[in-house]
Amino acid sequence: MANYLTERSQKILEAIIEEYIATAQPVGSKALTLNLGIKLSPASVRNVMAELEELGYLTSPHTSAGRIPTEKGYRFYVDSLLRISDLDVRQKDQIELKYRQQGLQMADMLREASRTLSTVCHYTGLVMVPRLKTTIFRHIEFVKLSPRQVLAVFVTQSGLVQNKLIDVDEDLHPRDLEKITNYLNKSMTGLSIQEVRARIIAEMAEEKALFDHLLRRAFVLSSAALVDEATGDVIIEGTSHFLEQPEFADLPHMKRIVQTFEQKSILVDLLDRGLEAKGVQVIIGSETAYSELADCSLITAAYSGKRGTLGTLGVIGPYRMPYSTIIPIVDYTANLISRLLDTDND
Amino acid sequence: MANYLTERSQKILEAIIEEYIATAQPVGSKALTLNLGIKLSPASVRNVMAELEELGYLTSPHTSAGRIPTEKGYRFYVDSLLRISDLDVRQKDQIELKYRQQGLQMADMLREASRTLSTVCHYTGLVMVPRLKTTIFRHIEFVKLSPRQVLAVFVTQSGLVQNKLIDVDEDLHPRDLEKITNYLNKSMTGLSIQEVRARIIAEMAEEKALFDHLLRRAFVLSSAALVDEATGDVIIEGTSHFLEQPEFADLPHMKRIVQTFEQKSILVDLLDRGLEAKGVQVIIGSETAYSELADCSLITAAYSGKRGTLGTLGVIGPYRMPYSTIIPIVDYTANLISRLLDTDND
DNA sequence: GTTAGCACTCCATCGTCTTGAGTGCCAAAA
DNA sequence: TTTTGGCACTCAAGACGATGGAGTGCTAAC
Repeated sequence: MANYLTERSQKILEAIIEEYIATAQPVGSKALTLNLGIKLSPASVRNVMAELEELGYLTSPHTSAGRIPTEKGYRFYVDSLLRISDLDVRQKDQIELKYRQQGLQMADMLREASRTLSTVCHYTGLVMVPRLKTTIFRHIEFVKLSPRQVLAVFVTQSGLVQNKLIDVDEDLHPRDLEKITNYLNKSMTGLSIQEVRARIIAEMAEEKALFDHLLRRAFVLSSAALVDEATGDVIIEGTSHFLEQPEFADLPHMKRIVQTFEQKSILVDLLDRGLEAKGVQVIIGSETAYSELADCSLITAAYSGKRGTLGTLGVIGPYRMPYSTIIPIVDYTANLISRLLDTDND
Repeated sequence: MANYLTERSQKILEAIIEEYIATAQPVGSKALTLNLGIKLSPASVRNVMAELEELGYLTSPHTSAGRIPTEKGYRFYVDSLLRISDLDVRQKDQIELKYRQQGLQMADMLREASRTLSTVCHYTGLVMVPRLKTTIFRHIEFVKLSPRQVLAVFVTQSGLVQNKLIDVDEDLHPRDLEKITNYLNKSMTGLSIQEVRARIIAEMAEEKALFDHLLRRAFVLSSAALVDEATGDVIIEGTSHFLEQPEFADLPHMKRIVQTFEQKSILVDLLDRGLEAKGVQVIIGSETAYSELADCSLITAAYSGKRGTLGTLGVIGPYRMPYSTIIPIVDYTANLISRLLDTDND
């Protein structure tokens, strides 16, 4: 037996996968020859199916059922068989419409992206919020909340607002805080956070000699404010779509998945993987390396601002998923968000 | 037949409800006399049960099953029978522990509250974020994002950060923005938002005469920044607990509920109802007035800061719920949050 | 290499039967 | 008058078995 697939085998594999994606039912040889474009007898198809099963692309739940794709089958399908169609204009409009409203700031936009992905794809939408370190410094502000607590409010170039509570060990005068604020805003605006951090460290070293107490505190404060939280944040929308999937009908299973979402950390990890990749990434089942998501697939794409990649967004669903329609949607959304972040706020 | 309940009837009703809450199974007359503290024969109990059914406190799924409480039954139970025990020390500790960490700002604290409610109660936790209008002005900042866009960042007394994108029709110079910022911070700090708004309107009227262009813009900007979004925000944690409830085993039903959560608006409405109320509120089933939540109960309590009620928090679950343990937890959490908001940040 | 035919497998479905928990009612007991 | 034991009745749930049908693998013919 050949260990590569003839064109005919590929055609049949493709037909099976697409039929299974559409119906969630095991596909039999007869159905293939009748409704789908296979011009062979059921017997011949059966031979090919047996071969595909041997090679690990298909499996059958029991002897008298049809075949269903394995993970390997999906992977081959996504890598080799899938023809990604362009998004039709209507869908583009549907997506773009959501961002038309005025006065959408970045956080709202990302949430909207997640929601739109979810409703358009009928799966769960995911958007990773940009990490602090990938953003550009625009403005910082220190607000004194109590004698020992200062709230740092930090605005990035793209209008994302992050804030952080800082415990201080001396009672700073509001006037001093103002001075610090002014100094930082004057000298740091437009730099990336990494540059800002580097600069702070450099100037602090220098500062040792000069010993300007106030300036010193400015640096301490701002470096505290700009510490990157290790854990990124994910915006999840449309968890309820999972409840539509027949493969997750049993509650304990379902529950494990929803809990995984609530924890977020696993999703952060998975989305992080798409950060360096170009274009759309597909992670199928066990490729996630998390048993909780063994029968889920993620489709992700990175979005970027003026200065490179900011984060990733995508969709998660069962691994029986209409990849050919979802992939372009995710791709288009990522590009759209990138475009919006680029033209806005300059 | 009496239309009030004898003490014996009440005892039996109570026993049935508590048994049903514990097991989710219809309760029969035999079980009551055997395991629970009813010292009567099954036959007598049956008489009472028939009576309770006639009065609308109980119902039976079919003739040969036991009885289950109706909504009216639960309502009577909550109003008249329930003895709310104090929270035991261990649980208090378990809750309080979560807030021990340093540097928790308000938003984090509210999220933590929702999460803790969820894990301690094994239901879904809800926390309503304070409305802008109930908070006290501490600091405002305008950051120019583009020639026509200004980001207003607004910090409340308790350290909650809200931000809003404002479209402006003239290109403001950063120096002007700074002046505006300074002016507002000097004159408005410590006032409630309502006072701030009143003051702005008053000064704007006066301003017409004086016509200081800059000041005028300050007022326009800040009133735009302080417009209260009509829709409050709710922090929902632990949706997955819903999947544990046997009464929501069928997926379409479950899905409707989860979708209701995702929409949030209904939850906002329900939580709003608890704003003026003192102490813990229980909303059972159809009392929610939303058919989607016809078999859910909410237990809510208001939390407050230095100057009155800020918002509400609570728990939502099936209406078969151990009210006697949940109510004190919600109560305690609301008080705890109030205390933390009060002593912090002064 | 392809196809028709055929025996075989096994799940899903349906009706039947049984079981048992629980009820309502009545008459006897307290 | 209230309580209780007894008894016939009801009905869901589970077990069992038969049936049907979709699908397979294999073999022999085309």
